[in-house]
Amino acid sequence: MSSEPVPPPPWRRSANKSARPHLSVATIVAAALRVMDAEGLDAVSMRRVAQDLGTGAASLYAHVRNKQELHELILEEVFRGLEVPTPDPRRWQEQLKELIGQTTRIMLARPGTAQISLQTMIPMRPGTLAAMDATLGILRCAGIPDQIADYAADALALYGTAYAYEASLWPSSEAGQAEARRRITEIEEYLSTLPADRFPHLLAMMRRPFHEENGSERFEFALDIFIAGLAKYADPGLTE
Amino acid sequence: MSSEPVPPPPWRRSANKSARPHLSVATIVAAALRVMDAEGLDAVSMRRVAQDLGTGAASLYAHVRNKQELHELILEEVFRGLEVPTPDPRRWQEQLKELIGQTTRIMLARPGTAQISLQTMIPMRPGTLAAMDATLGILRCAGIPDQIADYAADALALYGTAYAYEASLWPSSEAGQAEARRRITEIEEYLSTLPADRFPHLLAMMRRPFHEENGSERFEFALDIFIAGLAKYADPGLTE
DNA sequence: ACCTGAACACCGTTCAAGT
DNA sequence: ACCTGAACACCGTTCAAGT
Repeated sequence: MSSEPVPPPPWRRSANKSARPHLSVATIVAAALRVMDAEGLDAVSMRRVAQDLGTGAASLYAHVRNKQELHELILEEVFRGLEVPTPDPRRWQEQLKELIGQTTRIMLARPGTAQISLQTMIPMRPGTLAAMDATLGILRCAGIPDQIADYAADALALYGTAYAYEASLWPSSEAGQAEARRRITEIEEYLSTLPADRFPHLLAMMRRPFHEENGSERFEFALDIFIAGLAKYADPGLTE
Repeated sequence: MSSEPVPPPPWRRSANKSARPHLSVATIVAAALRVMDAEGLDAVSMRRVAQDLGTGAASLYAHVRNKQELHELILEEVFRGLEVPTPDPRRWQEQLKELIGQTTRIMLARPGTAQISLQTMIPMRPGTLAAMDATLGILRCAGIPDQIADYAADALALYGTAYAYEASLWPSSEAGQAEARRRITEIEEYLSTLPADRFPHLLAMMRRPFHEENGSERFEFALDIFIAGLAKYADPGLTE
């Protein structure tokens, strides 16, 4: 009457193996993306991802340095879909707008990636480097001096990322959106309570329909303004 | 031979009371700011702040709804120091630059506040509302139409905040900075390993001294470009 | 080389109980 | 009304032990 646990028969063992493939960076990133898409970036913890793979958190550390690296690998995976144009100096403004717009759309489509991008001080992987290289390419091709191109590419990437991050904070659930609208009403009531000269301009703005514009109007406007300001550094000989 | 614990004598009790004043929103926020300045925003947890006040985390919930609200109260406290100008239409560009610069400097001086600001989707407290109202004031005073002023104020605040956030990621410890430099060298080596046509523009940029500019040059440049692009919406009759 | 369970030192928030 | 300890359901990361 031994009380030792019965070991599983060998065919069970191999069945398990084929049902859940070996851990690898690829399977881990895939699981992390699944978790992020379903439950948001906050849920992409080492423990939660490991759970999705039927193992413990410690097992992931053989393939990934830490959580920050796992998040960066998600960003890289998402940016693989980026399509970069061949620079045409006469169309630099449209190309720039389209490229920054595309990176922003990619991040908006996967809420969570904008936050990773913002947290990743130094981009170190091909996907994100490709986006930066392409932006620089368009600017330099238009004859914009390197120093200016460098600063402009940095500012454009930062603004696009911050815009996507802010947009991705907007709750996706019906309940969350109702709560957000409630908070906006709350502050409108608060503003109209105050003496009229406390925040006169916010008050004046409130009389226009609040937050009613088309989703990307804000973003496009800011981009247009910045590109207009940038245009004076382009070389008219190249851009006609 | 009783084993009951001896109660503290009454004068000890009152000595304790004066040494650690009653909890209040003000004392909690002050403690939170102390923790943030000393150990960064990540350390500003309910438990850590409560510990600093000699109590348990649960006690804070009588004064503060949750951690997010505590963070917002830190932001509010920090923005109390903001000085807003009286708009002068002929100096709107300088005033705008100075105001956005000031908000950004405030956030840079207290690493952690930029992250809170970015996470606080809807600003709901006097300090942050004052900054937005002042920005709108300068723009409207220059004759910029309300819709444009709204978008521009939004973009300027977002860029300033994102810039401060990115800057605040830069490690403050000597060891952290060395590590960051090591990572930059790593990616430079990686780039020069690749075929020259993979990231040609990043490679070209690398030959210029990397990250060597004055701290706020990038920021000022982006602001100037945006304001230049904005200028065409100002009313020349007002701004001369 | 790869994987594991257990442990360590943390989280935010709730709740019944006390004053 | 305010405060408390304990509990619940989580974290990231390390490490000795297994295969």
